[in-house]
Amino acid sequence: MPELPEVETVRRGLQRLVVGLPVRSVTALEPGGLRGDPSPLIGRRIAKTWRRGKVLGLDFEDGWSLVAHLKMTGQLVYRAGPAADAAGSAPDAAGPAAGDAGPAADAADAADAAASAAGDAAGDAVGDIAWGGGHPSDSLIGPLPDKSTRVIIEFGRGRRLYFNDQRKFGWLAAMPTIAAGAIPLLAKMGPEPFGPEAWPEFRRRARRHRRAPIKAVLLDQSVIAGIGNIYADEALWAARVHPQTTVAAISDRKLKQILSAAAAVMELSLDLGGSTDRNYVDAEGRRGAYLDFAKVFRRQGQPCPRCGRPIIKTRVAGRGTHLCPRCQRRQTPPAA
DNA sequence: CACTTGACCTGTCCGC
DNA sequence: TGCGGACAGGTCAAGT
Repeated sequence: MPELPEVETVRRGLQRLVVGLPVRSVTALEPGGLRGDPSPLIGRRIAKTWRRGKVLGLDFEDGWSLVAHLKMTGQLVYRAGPAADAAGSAPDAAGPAAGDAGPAADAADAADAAASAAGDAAGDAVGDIAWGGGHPSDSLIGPLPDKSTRVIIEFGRGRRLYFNDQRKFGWLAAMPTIAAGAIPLLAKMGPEPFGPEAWPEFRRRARRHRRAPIKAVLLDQSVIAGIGNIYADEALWAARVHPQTTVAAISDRKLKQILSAAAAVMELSLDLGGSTDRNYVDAEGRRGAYLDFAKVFRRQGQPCPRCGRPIIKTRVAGRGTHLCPRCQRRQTPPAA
């Protein structure tokens, strides 16, 4: 479930790996995964990457862009290996031929992935690179394309970027760069949660929803950018606020605390690599540091790290919600 | 307009 | 062991 830290981690990886590369082809394996006409991207180089909330963008030369939303199960995986399209390539290991998209011999196994994730993306020599970010699943490390693969972007000499999305909620969209800002989600997007300048705008936007539960407001991208279910629960636990509390019942002081907590937990997650990437590959080849930072998310039944009372799972704003029933009361306790 | 609910989709897990 | 169903959750559309 890529949220802001995961998407930022993906962006940083792409910044390192694909900026400067000219696109040779863009192939949608099934309709729906790719919006817009990708043909203007062909032959153009990726000039820069950006992120706004959970939305990711690749800006190409001459004012073209590829915008991406990974939603819950999307991932972007970059592979550079013995090029199937490089004439007379060395004898390859003929891995399991998964898929129909030609001779895909760039399947790296988990060990290779971990070893080369450190990255040796040097100049002309295309070494083996296997990097992936987004939803943690075996598709990050297994042979590609696989059944979750929806779009393949080729850069030539065996370098490919795969857009995988098990549940098909995510999307890529090719468009003029100036059109990206007009995407409704981006046009309405609230402030990024980091830095002191986020607070006044967050307050203004949050206060418009007087009767809504604070959790629903945190999840609203037009109020504050980048927060999803995980970080909403974590921030409210850190600030000791019950997710069901209406905005009107929350003081400015507390509201500011919630924003700070959200920013802090997302920064922590970012430091841990966005809870995906090579962390996923590391520990026993699965689930590495994923969610290790979480104090309440998916920890129902476990003791609250602050008071020891078991974390409970309930439903707020139509979402699975985790909280400590002692630390997070519906009403502010009568002064401490 | 504020607020809530269902739909989208597929893999996984639970109970029978 | 198989099977139905609930659940996962970001965003949008449609509901009250």
